[in-house]
Amino acid sequence: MIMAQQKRDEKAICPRAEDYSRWYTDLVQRAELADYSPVPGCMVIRPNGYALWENMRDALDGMFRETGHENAYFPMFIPVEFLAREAEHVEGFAMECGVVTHSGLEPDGEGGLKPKGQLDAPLILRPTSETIIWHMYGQWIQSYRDLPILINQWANVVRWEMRTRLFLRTREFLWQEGHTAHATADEAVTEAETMLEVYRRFAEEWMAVPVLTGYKSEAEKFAGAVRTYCIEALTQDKRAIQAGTSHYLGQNFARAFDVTFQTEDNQRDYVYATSWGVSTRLIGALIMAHSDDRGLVLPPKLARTKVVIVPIARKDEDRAVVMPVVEQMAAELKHLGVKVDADPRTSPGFKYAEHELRGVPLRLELGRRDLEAGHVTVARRDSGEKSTLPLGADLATCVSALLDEVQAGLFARAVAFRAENTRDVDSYDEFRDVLGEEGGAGFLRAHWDGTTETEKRIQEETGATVRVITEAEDDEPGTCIVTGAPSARRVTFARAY
RNA sequence: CGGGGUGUGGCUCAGUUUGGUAGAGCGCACGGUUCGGGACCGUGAGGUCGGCGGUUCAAAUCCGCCCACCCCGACCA
Repeated sequence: MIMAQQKRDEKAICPRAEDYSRWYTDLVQRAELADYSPVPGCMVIRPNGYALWENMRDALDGMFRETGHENAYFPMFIPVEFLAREAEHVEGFAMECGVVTHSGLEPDGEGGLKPKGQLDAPLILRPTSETIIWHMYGQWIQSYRDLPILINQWANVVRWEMRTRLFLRTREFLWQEGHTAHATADEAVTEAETMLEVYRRFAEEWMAVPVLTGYKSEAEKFAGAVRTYCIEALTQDKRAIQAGTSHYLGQNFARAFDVTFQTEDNQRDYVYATSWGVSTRLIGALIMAHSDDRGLVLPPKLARTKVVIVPIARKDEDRAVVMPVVEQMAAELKHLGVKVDADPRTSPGFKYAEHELRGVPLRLELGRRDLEAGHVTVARRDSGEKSTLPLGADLATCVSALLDEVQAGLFARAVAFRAENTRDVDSYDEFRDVLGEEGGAGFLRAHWDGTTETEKRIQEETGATVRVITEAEDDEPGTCIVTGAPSARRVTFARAY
């Protein structure tokens, strides 16, 4: 008994209640989403994880096109002096840039290799592409008739982080970055807000992850932005996770790269800019929103395999009657993303556990007993519930409806979780009390005087930061919980990833 | 960079205190019995014990130096 228990534990991933961060790492590796690379701080995205990214990318790419954007590609090497042009931008990224200083290798005399020729001017590996893109926009934009420019690129970027975690923070990651140029501030702000709304829709409708939308405080905004909008999600361990950002950059980069245009009334003005991005961090947010102690839980709309069919038939005589029905079902469900796991070398129990670990939303089990009863057994990944569908039914319609139900159910569950973990806090004592223990404490809505000084103090004393500022019609003024100064509205605080 | 720790088959680790033929579990391969919730039995492959040097008849174990990685303190999609 004890031996059996220990053996099972070795196969299971670490339960969330025991160690949430180990659970996450276990899950990512065991579900074969990603693996550590020989270069510290970098990760290998394995086929299961990359399939998820491809599905996200395809959905987002379609939404970008619908909103008038085109894809392009800019180089990953950027002249060092470009970064220095915009004061805040350089301050924000200088410390974490990877820098290329040499080309070529030569023997080092000890059997290894060493860099050979030093470059005349070092190059940085893009931490983001505003600078090189605005350099190019400067050459492309002459008049208002060249505007707007609405470009997106899918790319990798490098930020030399000291503390890394798979998907959430790695030294190289994949993302998309939109960079737009406009003739007026209003148009640019509208663009930034439109893309924020695209991100909100993607997070909620595809990932089934509810997000708060709004903008960042001065301390939290992007280096070089006038205003940073964001979508902010809540993880199961009650921390905030920034899942996407959209920036109104004003004329900061146009000034830095001297990008002016001739206006309709024959004046000259600097061009207005936006940039917006989401990254492979979305995969981390997705995992932390829905998955459980058995492994990954995927929303059907993003799952590569939406349904797996497990035939239960060991003996030849059972296979002879079960497999034709399984093949028939697979054909009916082909357009939905179905996979048949008829591998004779593993047991049904093993298959159940394996597909649950990988997050397949629905599993159909068909054995002799089902056939005799005239039904097929259906197991839902989100709830673990098993039910049956009559064999005569329109399987595709039933399964499709179930998948929609799972998608909606995941979202509803996450919305309820967020509601349970969001509270209004009206005194600093209560605020500190709620954040008294290690780990996440959910979203705290409190009045704040809007100063960076107070925000810094709160962060130092409690570990929480302003995650998002949301303006609404029914905002009620109050007083800052720390200084007592007037506050126009509550803002949302949390400990963050 | 400051403090703490660990390096032993693919993975998790025991063995080091007290030197004496390198081990376990998982995984892997093969064979058989199994298969409605991670099957079992048997057989087998796989390790310069992080590196270099020293002490010793003998070093995973003791000594010295070096290297690597992990954890904790300031920023970040």
